Amino acid sequence: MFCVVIFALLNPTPYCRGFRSTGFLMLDIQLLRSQLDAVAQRLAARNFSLDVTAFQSMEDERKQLQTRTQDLQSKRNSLSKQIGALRGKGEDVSGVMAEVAGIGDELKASEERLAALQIKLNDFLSRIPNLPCDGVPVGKDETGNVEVRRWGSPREFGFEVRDHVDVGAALGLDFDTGAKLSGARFTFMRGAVASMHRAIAQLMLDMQTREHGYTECYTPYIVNPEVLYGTGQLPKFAEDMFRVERGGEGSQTQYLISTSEISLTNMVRESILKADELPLKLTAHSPCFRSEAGSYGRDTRGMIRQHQFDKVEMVRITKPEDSYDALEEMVVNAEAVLQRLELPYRVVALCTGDMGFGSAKTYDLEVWLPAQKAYREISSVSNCESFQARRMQARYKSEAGKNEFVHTLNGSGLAVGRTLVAILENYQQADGSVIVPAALRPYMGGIEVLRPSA
RNA sequence: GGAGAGGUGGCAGAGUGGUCGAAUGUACCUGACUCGAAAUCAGGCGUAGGUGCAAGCCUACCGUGGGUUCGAAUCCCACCCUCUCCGCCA
Repeated sequence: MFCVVIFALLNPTPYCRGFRSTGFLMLDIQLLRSQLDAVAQRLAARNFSLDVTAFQSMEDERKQLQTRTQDLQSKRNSLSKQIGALRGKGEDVSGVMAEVAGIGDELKASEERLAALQIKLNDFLSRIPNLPCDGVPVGKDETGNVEVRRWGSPREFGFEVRDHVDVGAALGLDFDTGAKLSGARFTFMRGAVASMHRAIAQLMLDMQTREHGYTECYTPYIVNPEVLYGTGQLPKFAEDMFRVERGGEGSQTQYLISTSEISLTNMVRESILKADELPLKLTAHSPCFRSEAGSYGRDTRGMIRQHQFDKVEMVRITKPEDSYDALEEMVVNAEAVLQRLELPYRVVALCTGDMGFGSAKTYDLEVWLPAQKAYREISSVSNCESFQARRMQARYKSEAGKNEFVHTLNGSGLAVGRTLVAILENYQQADGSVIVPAALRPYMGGIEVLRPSA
């Protein structure tokens, strides 16, 4: 509804500019060629059925076409050189000219067929999700997720618990104005709630930078399509994005970021890093824009699921051998925020069927929402291994002097809007006021309680 | 928005149709000399793909995309980006 995908259809691989070969895929093409059935089997665990026959036939054709094309190119090159040499000596070239002319048509046709096939092959490959890491629980959907640990225990309320919509209404949380300006799933905040929203983001950013060693970043919120290709939003998930165009005509379509994972991770696209530059630990507070296509009717009440929300994001770029340690650390980095805010939560290992497109292993953090009597996602931390790095062409020069793909990880640390929701619900009092968590008070001029204004 | 300059290997910088994947300098690596280092000398040093057991051979890449040509870093067109000046603007 928001972002109908005509883009990918009209223009199969615009984000592939600069990459001519099949070498820039999501999965290692060599792996696919050599262990096709095994790969298909692992992908099946995440509900993706790989069309093995289609791939095989495209590969066979590619191989044959490429060999033939390069053969003809080689022939043309050597004949052309002969022409130059003969001309230099003032000799007759008409014989060679005739010979090379004979190659022309076939070469051109062959090149065109190969180019078309490469586009088709790339498009096919770019829609294949990452392979799940060994040890990820196998499961069809979220019911297959596995709880890893819990922290804190839900508070006992001596009164009827209200949800954040009701609690927030008197504190400046205004869905009507949001809807008036922009439609459903937009929120307008004023006063105490707006202030707390900012305080939450500040606290998170300060913790990630000062306590956990991340470098603070400020990034563009509008990015080019190839950037989204790099992190895996395109080509498959265009309908989840907001597209923007500049005033005036003829401008390239760009996209609003749906998470600053996109802009942070792509910082290293198309580059070869030095080994001693790694790991990179980046963080940013940014708005996120999501069309939420396909989620009609889900979480319609309140600000759980919004078209625009803020998030403090963590990204790490690591050497391959370090990425799984980094993943565990990032989960701890995210947990630290919930602990500081004294919000009960649990850590869940996502099963194969519930993981995101680019992830090899994901942990979700779920915060307790008393009004829903449920744990709800507030952070998601993923190791994408080399999946995004391949798409971005992000490499580093290893100690052995070889260029290898880096590993990329991302995680929310945390989602600001949902944290606000959790605070309003968990810290509410019978009189409609909300206690300000101690950790936020320095960011709110020392205020201890938010009281309904009218 | 207007006018101009420019985008070539890690960096600097040649190259305006024919052995140019690209001179030269510099950085880096290896070796020689040295007790060691510096200096000097010799050699090496881009990325990706195809093919082959391998040595190797082949193909593509000089901002991006297209065109002209037997042949393009070099000529033509479009676009992107950078810099300088003017205008506008938070």
